[in-house]
Amino acid sequence: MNFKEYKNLDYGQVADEILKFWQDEKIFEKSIETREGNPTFTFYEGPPSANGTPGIHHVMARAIKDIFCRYQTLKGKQVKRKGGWDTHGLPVELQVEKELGITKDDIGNLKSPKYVSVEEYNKKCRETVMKFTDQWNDLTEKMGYWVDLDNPYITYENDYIESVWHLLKTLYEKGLLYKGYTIQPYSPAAGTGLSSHELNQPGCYREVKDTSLTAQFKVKLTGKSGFLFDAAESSNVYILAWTTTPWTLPANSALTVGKNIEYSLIKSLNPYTYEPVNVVLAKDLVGKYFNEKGKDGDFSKYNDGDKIIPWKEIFSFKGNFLEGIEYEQLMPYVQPESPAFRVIIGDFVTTEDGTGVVHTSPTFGADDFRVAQQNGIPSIFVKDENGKDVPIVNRQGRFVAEITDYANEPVKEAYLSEAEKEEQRIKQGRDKYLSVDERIAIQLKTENKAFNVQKFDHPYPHCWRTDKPVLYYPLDSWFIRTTAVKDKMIALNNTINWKPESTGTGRFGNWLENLVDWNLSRSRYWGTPLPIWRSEDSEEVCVGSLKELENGITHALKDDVLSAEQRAANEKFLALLKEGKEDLHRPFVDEVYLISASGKVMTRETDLIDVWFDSGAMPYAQWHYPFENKDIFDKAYPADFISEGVDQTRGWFFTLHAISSMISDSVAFKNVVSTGLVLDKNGNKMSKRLGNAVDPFETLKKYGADPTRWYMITNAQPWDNLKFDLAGITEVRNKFFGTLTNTYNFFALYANLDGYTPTGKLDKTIATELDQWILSKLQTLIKEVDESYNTYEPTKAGRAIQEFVGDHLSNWYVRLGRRRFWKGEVTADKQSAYETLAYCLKTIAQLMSPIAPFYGDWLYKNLTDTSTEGVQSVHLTNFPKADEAWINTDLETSMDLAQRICSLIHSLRKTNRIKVRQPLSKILIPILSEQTREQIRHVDELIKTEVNIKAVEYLNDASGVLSKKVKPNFKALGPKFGKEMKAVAAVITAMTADDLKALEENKTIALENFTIALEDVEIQTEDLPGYLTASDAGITVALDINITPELKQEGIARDFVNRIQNLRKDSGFEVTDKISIQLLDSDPEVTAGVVAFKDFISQEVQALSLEVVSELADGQEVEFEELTLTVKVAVL
RNA sequence: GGGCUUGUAGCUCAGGUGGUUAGAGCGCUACACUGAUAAUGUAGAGGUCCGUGGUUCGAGUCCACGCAGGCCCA
Repeated sequence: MNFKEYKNLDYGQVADEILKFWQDEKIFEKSIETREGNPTFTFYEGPPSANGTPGIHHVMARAIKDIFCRYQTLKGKQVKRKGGWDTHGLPVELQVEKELGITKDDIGNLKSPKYVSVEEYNKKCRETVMKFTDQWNDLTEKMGYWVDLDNPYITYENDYIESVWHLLKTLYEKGLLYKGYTIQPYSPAAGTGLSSHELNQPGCYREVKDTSLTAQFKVKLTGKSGFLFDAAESSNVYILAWTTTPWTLPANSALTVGKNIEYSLIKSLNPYTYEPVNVVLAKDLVGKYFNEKGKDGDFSKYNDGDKIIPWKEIFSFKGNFLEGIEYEQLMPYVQPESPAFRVIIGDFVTTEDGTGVVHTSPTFGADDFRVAQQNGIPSIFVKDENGKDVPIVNRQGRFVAEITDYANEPVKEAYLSEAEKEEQRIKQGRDKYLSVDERIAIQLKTENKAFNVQKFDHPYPHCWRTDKPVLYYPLDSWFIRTTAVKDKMIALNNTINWKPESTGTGRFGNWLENLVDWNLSRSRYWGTPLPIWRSEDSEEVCVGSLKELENGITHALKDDVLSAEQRAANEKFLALLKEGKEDLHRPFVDEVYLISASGKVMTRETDLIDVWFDSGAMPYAQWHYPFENKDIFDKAYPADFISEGVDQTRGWFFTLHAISSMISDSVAFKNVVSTGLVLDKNGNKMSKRLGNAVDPFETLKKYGADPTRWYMITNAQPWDNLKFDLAGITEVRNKFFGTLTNTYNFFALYANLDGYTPTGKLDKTIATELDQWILSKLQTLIKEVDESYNTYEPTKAGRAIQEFVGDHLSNWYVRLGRRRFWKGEVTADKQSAYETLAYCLKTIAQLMSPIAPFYGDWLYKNLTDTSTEGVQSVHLTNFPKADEAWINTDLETSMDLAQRICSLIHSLRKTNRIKVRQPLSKILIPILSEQTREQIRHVDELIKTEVNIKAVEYLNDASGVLSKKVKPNFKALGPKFGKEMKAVAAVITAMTADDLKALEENKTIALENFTIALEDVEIQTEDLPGYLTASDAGITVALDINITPELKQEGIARDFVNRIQNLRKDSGFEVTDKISIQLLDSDPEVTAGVVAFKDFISQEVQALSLEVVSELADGQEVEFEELTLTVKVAVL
């Protein structure tokens, strides 16, 4: 076959051509079809949201996914990859709000001047979310990412939602879905919860002056707290905790400390009651509560009311010693249902303010709630009229009746009007209205329960609608009881292979250890509706399929409890349902009314579910499981492999894992690669705003997908952040792809000249040492690359291929073997060279194809006559299998020695300014072992050619000229001598030649009480007297630089060849052209050299005649050392 | 504030289980080479292996405490 030759290859164009070939020939489809019946390898695509344009980091993320899917395909697996789109959620909604110029308040709110119906709004969301799919699809193709874009799963489609509902119902039936509460910002004045988004509006946080209070919590004497009482030598010990919301103190049920914070026990007096107390607070904050002048003061001299209160630090200790200590309830209005009032450990405690101890009331703080849940601390609740648990402050922001002293009073002064305040003042019988906080402070002062009270300025969030302060307050929410399956999730996680491991054990593992229940509720419009219908007295039903919904509606229509409107709405929905035209989103599902067992109307809980549940449900929902495709699902679950950014650890990775653990008692994925970020070249985050974002389309077009992908994969490990620098792609393109293309071109050039088509079969009987060596290296490479891909280490694979191509194949095998290709007829030797090089190139094409899919295929196709071999594309081949029979480690060692020896000789020539074209007579190599001598002997022909030396001679001990040096081998000496190392090293360094000889003969020697064995030392040769020598890591080379007249002449001849070759090239002759040469006789030495080596020269430059003439009219002038020669070269 | 992670030459990165002289590529300087040439070879300059303390005969590597960057969470 004819091999195409290329000049100035454009890798962008290569990608375009191959992409067209893939599309025309349906190669992706074939890569799956041809694996039919084979074991499957399952990959799950984490769905991107198409409401934004793709960035360069998506190229990175998707290259990772692509690599392992392609690799597994090569390994014979059937790898189906279904694409997907994440379509619901807040980012979409916010974008639509922005486009429509509205806020959440305007949606479905008829009173608003900017009213937009939920129906219109959701319609807009549906359009917006798929706005950039074309761009995404385009990028996917151009970067060479193989994923099925024709049948993606889309989370807003009914089939998908139905599967999600099925999963929710399954959880519901397992008792894992429940209605609870979560602590959220709540505005009693407006009667509504606020999102964090709303709280971040400018002006929401305002400076206010609140009453802050440091309370004394009285420690109970138990085994755990005994050490405090012992140290204090007292029967009273208090823990100090600070709060800016004293009204929450009746709801206190725990104290939280930091496990690594240092706490002090201080003996002093209460500043209000002057009673002796022993208090615990963070050591760093002691100075804020105790005057330095009172330190170690005399308690006996203290009189009540003196300003300087004496105090004394008894001792200090870490916070974890406080864990589990019990204390007395501070304000015992309401009792908890289970044991409370314990010290617990929390990660949010600081020593910036307060005492380093956080007063914890689970009903009024998000941190408090979480840490209490994790530690099994109950909340302080009272029962409402329906027997339901409610907090001690009602929805109007007022205390419930059980808080007798403050019943029905608002916890914030701001909730009262001036008139109401006046009324209260009169009731209180004071000059001035005192807030609840102030009166609690007074009460605690008198009860010896307050250690410090003062006004405190701090920013506090306010409701943007009412301007009144918000409370952190428990609000209804639906939860998944992930805490119930925590142990299972941890156990399953331990079976997952995480890359890198630390993400699994650390980031993800810690997250699981501190798991709280999954809050599923979202009060929005565009998302999967929660399929739960409820009646006023809490009867409820969870709908798990469209069929159930249909039955429910049908059943409800038979009842006469429904109003006429409800009936009409139901009928409308039912009709659409039967036609398959229903929309399961709001507002339509909200218009469905069901009937409870006791005959009450049930309406849908208005919540939507967390979008993360959507994406975590994809293993099931992408196949509309269990309503369809059960067989496909069974084969494609769980995933063998997934990959996303490390930021998905608590996102998609978690939701996949949680849902799978609960539904199927299984992991959702067996291997996961969490990738790092793509930063700009200075290590800054890329952002469109800063203008440092790299356009993926431009990059792919300019540099090609393959160099871009190769650069990204080989420059840094996938899980490390990548500093993306376009200069790096250029380097990869020039160095790796350029070298590889040149190597291919070199092969193509000569194979075409000889009309040689490789058979693809290797023949050991004709393979030279050089062939055997590169083939041995290649087998090792196959093993290494296979292993790397198999263990999700693409960077290792790419770097290994790169090293092979650059250092071994191109720079050694081809460079040393060049002559074999361009010399003479096709002999066995030449044949072996062709077969070897073609085999290497084709194997490289396969090995690299997962990372560089276009180029790999391009190279493969260039080398393969697909009309005869039957396999169209590298992606349809089988991954090469290393042939152990070709691995020859001895030979690899030999070649390594050869490379090092050549390097040393080059270095010697360099320092003595003897060019490589000047032949030299010999080198001497001192040899310490017979094995090394044999290893070098194997390759000494190569060495001679490479460095232009006539002979390699070996020196051994017997020669008598060899002097040796001995060095301690610390690694061997260490375990033997330990502390005496320094003395032993000194003894070894001081060994005489006789000592060394004795050691070599007896394998051991006793010197100054030390017995030194042969393996305890490293023996090296010293420089040879009388020669130029160089050495490196145990190898010494001596070069004979004596240039005889014959050598000089040969040098001239070689120089002459070089000049003629240049002339041929400059004159544009073809490689095959035969020429005639005339040289003007101008320098006797040159003439003599040329004449002496006439045959050699003629052969080298393909000259049919070479004559020295005394006159040359139209010759060219050529620089030759210090001379100028005149020659004439003509094509015959 | 917490969890995880990174820190080695001007830049990008390698450096199993501790072993005394820390490497590669790019870039820079110089000299070669030139029928693979967007290459290649040789030599040179360039390092407080983030800091401090510890363990050890010996620490880039192990431990502790910090510093700086990153991600996630609060």
